[in-house]
Amino acid sequence: MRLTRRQQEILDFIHRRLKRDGLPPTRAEIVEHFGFRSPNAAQCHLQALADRGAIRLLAGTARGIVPIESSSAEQVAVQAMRLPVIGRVTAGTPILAVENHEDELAVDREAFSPNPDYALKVQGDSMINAGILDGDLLLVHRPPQARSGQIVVARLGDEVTVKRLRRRGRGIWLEAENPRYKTLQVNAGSEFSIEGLGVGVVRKRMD
Amino acid sequence: MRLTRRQQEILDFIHRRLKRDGLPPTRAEIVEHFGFRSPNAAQCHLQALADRGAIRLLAGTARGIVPIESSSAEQVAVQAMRLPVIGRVTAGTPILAVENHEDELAVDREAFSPNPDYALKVQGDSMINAGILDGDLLLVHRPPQARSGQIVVARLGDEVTVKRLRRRGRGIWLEAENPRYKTLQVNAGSEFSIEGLGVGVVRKRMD
DNA sequence: CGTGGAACTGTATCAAATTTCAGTCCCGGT
DNA sequence: ACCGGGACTGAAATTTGATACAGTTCCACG
Repeated sequence: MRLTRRQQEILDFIHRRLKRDGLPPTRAEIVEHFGFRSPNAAQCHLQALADRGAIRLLAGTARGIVPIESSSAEQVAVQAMRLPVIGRVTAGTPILAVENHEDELAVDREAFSPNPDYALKVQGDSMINAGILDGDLLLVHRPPQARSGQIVVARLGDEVTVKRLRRRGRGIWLEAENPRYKTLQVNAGSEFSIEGLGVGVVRKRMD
Repeated sequence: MRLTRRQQEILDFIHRRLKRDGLPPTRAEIVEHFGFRSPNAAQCHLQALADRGAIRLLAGTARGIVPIESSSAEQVAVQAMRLPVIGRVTAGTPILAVENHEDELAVDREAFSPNPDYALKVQGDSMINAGILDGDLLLVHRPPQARSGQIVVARLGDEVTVKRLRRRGRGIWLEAENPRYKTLQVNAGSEFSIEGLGVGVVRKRMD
């Protein structure tokens, strides 16, 4: 079960406090930070986070909030790594082939979850309603465990595109986030693969 | 000043609990573990450890025991490019005031032009057509030389907002990039200032 | 011998923190 | 139109936890 936006904010806050103070926050501290007026607001969110498996709550324990490590996610020093930026993908080459590297981008991989492995320069406005514009860098996580509804980098024959993945039953669809583009269904037998999962966006210029 | 044998045992116990539970122990838990019969036994040891600089005690705070990293070569790695992340801006405070710092973000400042000075967590969807969504981090350059048509962080009284700046002749307008919001004109005499220029966007999660 | 520090016991008190109950409000889906 | 979930308000009960004060025991040291 996914977290709501608000729940994610609460979880982020818990992580920040843990990093800053070395202690999980109390309900009252959550209340203060978010401007709630009742400790129960915090309590409900924590309960929801616990129900969804994002944290463990120790009953009757002051500050008994223990975030659950989602995957490997060991926290070392924050490494700002240089990710390869992939622009045009030459037909017939693996996406990470050297000839596709166009640039490099220094980002904090740990700031994203799951951690990105490369950045893909998005061409076209087919994902405009997801807030992904032409020229944006989509940060991509490679091991492609993608669920329905997530934004993925997909390969169809020689074409590499960014789309929203939809699974229903046995079928797979690739949805654009722009009414001017049509959803395309992936038929079995077509040369199709999911190359990665979108985990973040970096836009280097505004206009 | 060196620690006594007993004090070292207490310190070790604190470390083990932190690793095992993710939380520092309470006085009562120390008492239980060592078989004391009075919470004051634990309290005295903690006070001694604090006096010797081995831990920091947060007064009046449940589990407020924070071991002090003696030296540990961890933090050496990065630096250089951590921008403060500003979330909710408390009314009446300068935007970069410490109480507004919510997090930090490691980015390559040089990748943006002009270089960003901080990141502002965008609230609301008023800039959705500019590809800036709720929760996005807007990278902001402080010296606010903004031309018409650029995206700026503006302050109107106590409110801090992200809008597109329009100058025409002597007039100044702040345009939302969302038809559901209306453009607002800045009248001379209103408490208005441009706090910075948007130079980039970082989105840390997709949904 | 006596003094002082370390290591406790025992008792209290009060603030910090958890937890529960009873609601309201809004929104999206059936 | 109704329902349920998410996101809260408000009040209150109860437990947890920190901390202060007054002692005791033991041992090392001058």
